[in-house]
Amino acid sequence: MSDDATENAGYKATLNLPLTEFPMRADLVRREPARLEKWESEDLYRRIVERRRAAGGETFILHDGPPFANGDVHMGTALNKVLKDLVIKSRTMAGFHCPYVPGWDCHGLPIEFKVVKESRGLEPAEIRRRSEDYARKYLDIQRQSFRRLGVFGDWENPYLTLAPEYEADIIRVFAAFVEKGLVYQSEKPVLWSYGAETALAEAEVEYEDRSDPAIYVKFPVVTGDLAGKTALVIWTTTPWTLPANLGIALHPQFDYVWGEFTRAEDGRVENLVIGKELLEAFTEKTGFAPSGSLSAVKGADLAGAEAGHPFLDRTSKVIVADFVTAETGTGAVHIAPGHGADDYRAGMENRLGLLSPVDNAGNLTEEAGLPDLVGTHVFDANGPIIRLLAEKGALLGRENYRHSYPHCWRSKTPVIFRSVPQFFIRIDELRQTALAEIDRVEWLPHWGRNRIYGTVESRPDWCISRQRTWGVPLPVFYPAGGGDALIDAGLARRVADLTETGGTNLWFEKDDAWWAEQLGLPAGTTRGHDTLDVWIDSGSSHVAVLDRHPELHTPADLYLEATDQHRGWFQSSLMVSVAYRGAAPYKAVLTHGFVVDQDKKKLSKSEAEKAGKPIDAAHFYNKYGADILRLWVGSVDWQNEVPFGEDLFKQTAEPYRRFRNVLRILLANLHDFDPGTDAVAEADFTLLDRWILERLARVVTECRAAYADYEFRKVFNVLNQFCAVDLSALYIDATKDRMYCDAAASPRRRATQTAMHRVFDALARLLAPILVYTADEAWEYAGNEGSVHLETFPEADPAFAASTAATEKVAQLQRIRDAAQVAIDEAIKAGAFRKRERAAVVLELAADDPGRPLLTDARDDALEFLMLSDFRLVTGAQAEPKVTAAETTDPECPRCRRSLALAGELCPRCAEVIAGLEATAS
RNA sequence: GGGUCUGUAGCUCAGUUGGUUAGAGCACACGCUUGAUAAGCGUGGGGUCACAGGUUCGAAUCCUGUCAGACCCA
Repeated sequence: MSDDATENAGYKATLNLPLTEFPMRADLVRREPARLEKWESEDLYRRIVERRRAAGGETFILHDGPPFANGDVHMGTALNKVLKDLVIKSRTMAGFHCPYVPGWDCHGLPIEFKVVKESRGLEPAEIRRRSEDYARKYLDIQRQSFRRLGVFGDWENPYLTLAPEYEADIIRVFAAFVEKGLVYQSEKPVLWSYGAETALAEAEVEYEDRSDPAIYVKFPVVTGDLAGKTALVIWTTTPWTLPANLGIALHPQFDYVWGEFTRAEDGRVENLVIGKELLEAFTEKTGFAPSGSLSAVKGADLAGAEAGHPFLDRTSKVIVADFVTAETGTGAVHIAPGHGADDYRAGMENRLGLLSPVDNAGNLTEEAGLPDLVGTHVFDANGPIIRLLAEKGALLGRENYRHSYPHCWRSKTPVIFRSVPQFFIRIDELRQTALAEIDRVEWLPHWGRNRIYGTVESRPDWCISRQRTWGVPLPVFYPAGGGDALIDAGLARRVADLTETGGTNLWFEKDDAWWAEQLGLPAGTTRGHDTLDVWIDSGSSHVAVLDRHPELHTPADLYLEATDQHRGWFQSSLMVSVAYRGAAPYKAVLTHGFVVDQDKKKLSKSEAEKAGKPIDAAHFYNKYGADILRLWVGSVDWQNEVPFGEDLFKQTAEPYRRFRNVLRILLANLHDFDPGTDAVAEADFTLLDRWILERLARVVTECRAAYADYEFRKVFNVLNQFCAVDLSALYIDATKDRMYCDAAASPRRRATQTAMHRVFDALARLLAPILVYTADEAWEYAGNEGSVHLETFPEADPAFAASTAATEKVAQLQRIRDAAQVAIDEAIKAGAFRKRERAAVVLELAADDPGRPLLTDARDDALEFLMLSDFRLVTGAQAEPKVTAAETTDPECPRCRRSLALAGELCPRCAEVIAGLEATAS
């Protein structure tokens, strides 16, 4: 080592260099679990809640929508749960008392489906036992993931829809429906999954493309003015529903034409009725072109006639209906009241009767009137039925038709409309109140209001019965010897009371005689075999959870789920609540988009796995850490679809490092600072300190407002900008000299430490809801007692919040600094010297340049900020500063490395510092 | 087909009630820094603000239409 180096190393020991144990490398994957364990052993969640309650904080209830206890936590679930946690934590730090009881939706087809697939032919009680085991296993797995993600809540006492008291409340909700006359039994078409052998709710259906035969079928008119003269033509994509055909619908206002048609290719001649607007399309598809003069007729004029069924010995009534369109087909619509909602309504209005010759498995029954096809699956029956039509001369044309078609979300099989006796809730009785309540709720984003309003406005009666085992029994009974179901609120309540202690397994394990005896029903009474739609389960949570739990209340302050819940939980909860208490169960509803692929394509689990793209939350928190995942959630625009991919995810690691490093350098610069004894008075702050405190006040105000509006992304942007631009690039950089080289207790250094201490404190608190682990870690290293999560958000310091004086001055200095930078860079590029601290510049400023006074009145401060050796001010004519740079002739102070006139070996400041040190040492 | 939403740099996003030359970060290139160092700082290239009209002295911003994508409904 040279003498110089030794000497410099000697001076280095006299500097106040940053010092901290807070590690630069986060090592989150290893450190987070340890901190989590500490929180849990301290029962941190309970302590936070207790503290807020003791402080009299206003209660804010975010009611957890129960995820399905099935499968691992994937990024979509994680997004939802972390968003909820961001709300809870930020509300808590804003002073609210926010108890959070998480829950799970445990019943339902997806679980039963998996259990039944594993082993066939199980007794109902056994299916239920295995389903419960399955649900409990997965809710445990999910619970571990949610905790690992840093989500705080009452994880020891979550609500489960399979808990006996929850089940009892579901049945009581049903009893309330009955009491209000809302429940009825009826046979009408429902969405039926033959794969899962159950009725389905709208929300349990997904649309897939499918190809079906579309056929044109002739129905000869047999009564009325046109009897024997012509035939109606219908178009259908479901030939298998023809055995259930009982009518043909025309639009009353449409014009129809009838007359002779000839097909050129085989010379076949038919006399047909076709909707006028659809004539061309009909000719194109079937080859039949008008070959004589056509007569016109209105749809309404044909009503009341009858047409012969093409292959069964009965007639089909011609009716009119407004839902007939001129878009596809022939303007004449085949009506099978048992196989469609419109068909059913039209059938009821016109007394057509109802046929539904299909069994649970989707096979045709004897009722179809086709002995050869009994037991044939409906989609396999299409071919034979088309052949039959051809044989009978009723088939006029056929094509393959691609369309999007509903499929069962579990078995993935196509859904059919089929009529079976089911139980329903009369929505018309609830609709007006529900719609009025929708407008009393705050919807975020606001367009959510229209989504749910439209759904509620148009939804048909709610089919609440399912032919399944894993669910809450629909508590109705049938008298001995058959007859109508006994739907009775009192009976249902007694079932609920028995369930409260024994669970609904009783329903499946005890026999009819036991139940009849328990309920005082006549011997021979049997119980129903349906279960309730699971949407009743989760839709009752405001009763079973919010009403029951003393810490919670109805209506909840917020429900927060993905946008698909407009037709799911938001709606089922609303309808149940309107029926039960005449009001909405929530004051506000926030919806977020789905997690989608990087190129905004739907992200399905199976496809992602195929492409080798992990979407399990565990993959990410085990590889990058929960705080990175949370920061990603915080940086995302939840209002729309949320694009996700590992690359996008990695991008958030960079801002994370910045936050961590800023916290670290602040800690390191504060290592010898005790706010109790070292903090300076307001008057001692330098311009730069005032500036950063003005900036901080704005940041605090903006972040508090953004948190209150759930705009986490804005919090992220504001804090990231603050750390990158204001702190890292400017404040921390420009104050290095005073921090490292001034005497430790100099007023200037202490002033900056005072400011840095405030910045650190505010930053850690503002980051805490997002970076739960990192903020708490930094908080601990700062020597604070207790977790940062027990604290509240900082308040904007009124002394700086209203002021912009320092901000305006620093903006002037920045403008000059930027101009100097460019000139210095050019000089360095030209080889004049190597580092900017060696630069001596000439600043040519206009006479009235607002930056001038700052340079002249506080020359040393300006030098410090500009990080130059020297500047000379000259007056120029142009508005923009003009700068020329050259190397200074001054020597470099061996201690502080500034270039300036030395007083002996050191610069005057350093000389004084050293003298001071020697004085205290001796 | 109807409804809602989205479209700013290669990527992720800011852009306040319309108002100078549209801003950050990442990535890239080139420098500085060994006293924030598996860090930090600077400079630079890169945008017809999806497209086309319109309102206005002035439009990324307001209006209309087109295109593309997403979701819901049919």
